[in-house]
Amino acid sequence: MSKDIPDICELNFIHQDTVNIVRGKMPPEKPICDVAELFRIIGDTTRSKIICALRFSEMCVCDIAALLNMTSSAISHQLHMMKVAGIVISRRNGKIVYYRLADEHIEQLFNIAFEHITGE
Amino acid sequence: MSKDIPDICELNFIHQDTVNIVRGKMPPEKPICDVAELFRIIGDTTRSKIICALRFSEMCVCDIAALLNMTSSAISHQLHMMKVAGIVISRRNGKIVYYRLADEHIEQLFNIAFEHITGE
DNA sequence: TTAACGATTGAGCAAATATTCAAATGTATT
DNA sequence: AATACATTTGAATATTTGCTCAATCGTTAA
Repeated sequence: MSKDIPDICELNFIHQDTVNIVRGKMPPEKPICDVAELFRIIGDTTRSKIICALRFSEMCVCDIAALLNMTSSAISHQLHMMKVAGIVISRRNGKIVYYRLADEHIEQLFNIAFEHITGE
Repeated sequence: MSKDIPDICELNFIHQDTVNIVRGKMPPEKPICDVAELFRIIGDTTRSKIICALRFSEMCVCDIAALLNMTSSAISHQLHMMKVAGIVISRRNGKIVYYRLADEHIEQLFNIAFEHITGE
């Protein structure tokens, strides 16, 4: 019989008690992953620019494309991703689709982030 | 003589005035990219878990590795990235390096993000 | 000095991602 | 019906990225 292969988590425990306490307080896996996904989506230069623009006015796809000097296709891809993630919502008026921020949480996140990078 | 190749930004203007107004209000490129970079870094499952853990206690590399069932190398890589970004800070005590969150902005970001995904 | 060990670092690989390109929708106008 | 046009969609590509592995660094204790 071979010896049991040790779990990776048993190899190097320095503060077993701290690990156990924190493990007990940690949120479940799912909400942490959802939060990470939210940050991942707004954590892109193009999408951050789109969000910054939508803070001032709802805009249609080609206006955002013109503002950022990019193709409508690229913008549409990013807007779709943000819509699925619940970051933006859209309304159609004829041929034109207008996008705006879904709720005030997104603005709050950017306000805090700007504070962070400017050092308060 | 061939005709001028039109700029991409001149192709499809629907609301020229809106674009101009928003362009005038938009923050400069640099801070937007910095904010996007901050979100990009916390927008990863592993790094979000690390941050969630550090909300409850400062921890050393191998304790975080044990908590998340990952290698110390992987955790150290992520901590380095977060340290450069000003998200965590560290102190050394002998062989052990303890990490903690750099400031309260990071916690605020996560609080708001959790609100967002739970719908208030 | 040597050994032990927590932490760091760099190279390399597999997986994820943003944009481009081409084609297809959906709506309004002629 | 047919055209025009804003938008969407899917596939393909180039780039980015997270982890592993191995080697090294920094500190402590024998």
